[in-house]
Amino acid sequence: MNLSTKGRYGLRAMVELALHYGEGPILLKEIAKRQEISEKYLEQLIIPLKIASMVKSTRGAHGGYELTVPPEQIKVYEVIQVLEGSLAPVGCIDNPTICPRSSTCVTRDLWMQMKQSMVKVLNSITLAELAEQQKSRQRTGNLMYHI
Amino acid sequence: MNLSTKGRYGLRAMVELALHYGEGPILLKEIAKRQEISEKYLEQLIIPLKIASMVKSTRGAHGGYELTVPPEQIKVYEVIQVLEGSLAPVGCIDNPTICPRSSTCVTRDLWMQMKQSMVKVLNSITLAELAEQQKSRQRTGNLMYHI
DNA sequence: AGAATTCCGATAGAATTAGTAGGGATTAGG
DNA sequence: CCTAATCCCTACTAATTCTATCGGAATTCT
Repeated sequence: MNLSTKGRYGLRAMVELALHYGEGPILLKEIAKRQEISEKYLEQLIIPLKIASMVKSTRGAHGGYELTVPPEQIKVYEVIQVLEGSLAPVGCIDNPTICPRSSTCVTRDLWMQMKQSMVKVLNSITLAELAEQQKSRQRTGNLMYHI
Repeated sequence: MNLSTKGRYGLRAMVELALHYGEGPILLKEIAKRQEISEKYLEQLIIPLKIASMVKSTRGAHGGYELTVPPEQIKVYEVIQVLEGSLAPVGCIDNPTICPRSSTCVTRDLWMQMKQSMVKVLNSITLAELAEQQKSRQRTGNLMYHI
């Protein structure tokens, strides 16, 4: 039951983009550095986000990436779905025909509930809220440091 | 975010044991057959359940497996935990020291909420309830069949 | 032209998954 | 005591997924 680095790194990159929304394109290099992710790897992770039109890119010098819509309008669930695919813990949730037991399987009901509960959590928060939390923690961190 | 066959098959085997609780040892071969799981594979899956003292075995002829406590007392979460380990979607939930960002990472909070919501679902149901559901479905199935 | 970036395709080592195979140990029943 | 049935134990392995790395092509700004 592990989230892969795609989802984890990808979401962190999106938070970074949310933090700088409205400032024009942000360098992938910068995101990678601030979030301690391999730049080359991040290059790949961002592709599905582009395809899903959640971010747009500017090529060439002074290029970079930015969100296509305000972070208030992006639920974390959407990001995770793009990066990880469905949160269904078993295949028969999204595609019942792969298992002949689907219609009568009692454990399947449970996995469905699990999926729904995860979706609910990730749907309850937006990128903007995550970014806001991070800003607030950075302030606290700096404050603590100075004391 | 996939549950492995360990958790899926193992839980199904436990439901089967719950259905026959009090009838003495049940053959692994029977469980495997009814749940359509390779017997040899199931042999391995049941080991951790034995170690956790959720099932006990009787060796030799007329041997088999049975639950050590009534299915009413076994929450599905306990079974899954034994079979799959923690439901934490990322390692830093159970072991914050593996990532230096743990104390300030905003996404970590989210993964923790995800874990908690999954645990809540699986803690809300016992093996007895699952078994009861299955019995009821089998009845319905048979009924439908005769019409 | 030259530097900075994103974009693209290939490759690859490591880990995990999902089993299979073969035989050893133990027990019930005849 | 013999035999069949059953759980127990240890290896092995093929396939898949994960987690990247590498090299260079295409594009854009100055």
